[in-house]
Amino acid sequence: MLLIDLARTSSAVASDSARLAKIAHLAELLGRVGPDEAEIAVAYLSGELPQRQIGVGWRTLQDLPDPRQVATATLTQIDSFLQRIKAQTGAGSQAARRALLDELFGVATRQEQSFLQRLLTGELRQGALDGVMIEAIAKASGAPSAEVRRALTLRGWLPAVGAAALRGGVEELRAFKLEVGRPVAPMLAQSAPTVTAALEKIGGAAAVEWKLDGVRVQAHRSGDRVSVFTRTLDDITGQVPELVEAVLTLPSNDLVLDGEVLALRPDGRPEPFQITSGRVASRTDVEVQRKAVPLSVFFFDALRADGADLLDLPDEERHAALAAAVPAELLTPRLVTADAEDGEAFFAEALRRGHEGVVVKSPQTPYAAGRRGAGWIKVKPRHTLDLVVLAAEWGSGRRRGWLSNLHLGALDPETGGFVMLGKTFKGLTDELLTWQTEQFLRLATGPADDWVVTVKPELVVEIAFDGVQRSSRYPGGMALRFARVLRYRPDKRAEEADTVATVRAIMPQS
DNA sequence: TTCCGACAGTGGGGTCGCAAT
DNA sequence: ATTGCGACCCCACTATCGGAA
Repeated sequence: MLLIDLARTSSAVASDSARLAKIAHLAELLGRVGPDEAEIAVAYLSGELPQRQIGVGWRTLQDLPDPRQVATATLTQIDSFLQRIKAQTGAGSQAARRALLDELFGVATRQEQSFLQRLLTGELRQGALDGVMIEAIAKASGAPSAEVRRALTLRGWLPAVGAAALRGGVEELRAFKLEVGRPVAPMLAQSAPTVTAALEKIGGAAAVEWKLDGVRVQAHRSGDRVSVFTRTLDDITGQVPELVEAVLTLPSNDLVLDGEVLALRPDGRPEPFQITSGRVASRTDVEVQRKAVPLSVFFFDALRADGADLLDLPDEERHAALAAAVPAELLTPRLVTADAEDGEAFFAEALRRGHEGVVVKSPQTPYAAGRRGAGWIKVKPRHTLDLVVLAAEWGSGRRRGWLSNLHLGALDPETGGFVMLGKTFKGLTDELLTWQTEQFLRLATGPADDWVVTVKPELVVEIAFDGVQRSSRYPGGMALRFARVLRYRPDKRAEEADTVATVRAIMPQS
């Protein structure tokens, strides 16, 4: 199959806003692709590469060679290029990669170049990723979408599932099993403002568990072999020896466990996320690192224990199996209750001990891998500050033409100036985007066509955020974590905004 | 007819490893 | 030694579609 066929389908998908129309376009193409190229087609049209990543980003794709006039490139040919690019590592590799990239884009027409560029930068933006592709695979293969979804749960990689469905239909999909050593897409949580609200949503008794601020891990054990995977299914076994050792001490030798790894201080309180994150990401001198920043692991779910797959069992049964397989000191603290007051007290205790919040879980829900199901609901506390808009950046995609991303500052009473604490684009409705764009252009102190439009620091905006973290990027040495807009404060003047000292008081000391 | 679940898009800060400078 | 880039850790929120109620 030719790349231009995919590029055209992608354009058609992008131009129809109806999901059923997108699905029809994708299914039509999947019906035409041969078995050798099915995996590539599914990958490209859901915005992924068979190679996962190849070390090429937006910066590398700034300057492209002239496009070709006639489209001749096949999927197999493109795939071969990407394999060779990924294989280029070591000194001098950048020049070699550049040459291969030029060659690759040199065989592409203008439309194909655009498609490849967006594919390689992970910004396909056609309004269809895994969710829509699952339906398209179902439609093209004749298999029920629930079967496609289930196979994806167990295999964790949609291109492989799509190729199997197109090849062998529902029978081949049913052949996918949970395999120890191969990761499963982890279940995700929705959120609620309070434990009481979360309990109401679930209705009746629920499990309330501490939410630890670390890195999500899925640990597999088969015999004496342990593998550890992250949320995006990357293998980090070598980076977390403490976790490997902990799993090897367990009596069962056939396990798949879901949990969180984090660095604790000697007093048992958690280190800031940055410390845990840095430790987990380190691949060099791990034995030295573990002495300085030891990791602890806490499990909260079991997908397999003692030779039995548990994915389809309700939460309470999976947890019973977990508790039987893992000693109490490796379990995430958990309280089963229907009482909102008890739940809120448990939440408060988690916070008192320095943790992030809680996750409220329905006892009846099976493990909905890869989905943000209503079975898990996270609850975290929320800080707010009134900050001043210092500048705004022009948006992209559906936000093109709007000033979107706000630069936020706190008041420095000593100088009367403002100290930038970060940016946010979250929480804005289309109406608010329209309004603020007008305001910023009115207040602009520099050219309005610059990427960043600086404005007179007059508008006060109420910002919600999860916490304050250390920053080497911003002048105050602090940055907001997960900042989002709640509302503008036309009733407040910039001189009445919150101060740097207020922000500093929120940051954990040490 | 209205409601609501699921999805995609739009970006945020921080850290590490690697190649180039 | 420093810098820039890519990848990935954590992520919140709104708009939209289409099936459920």
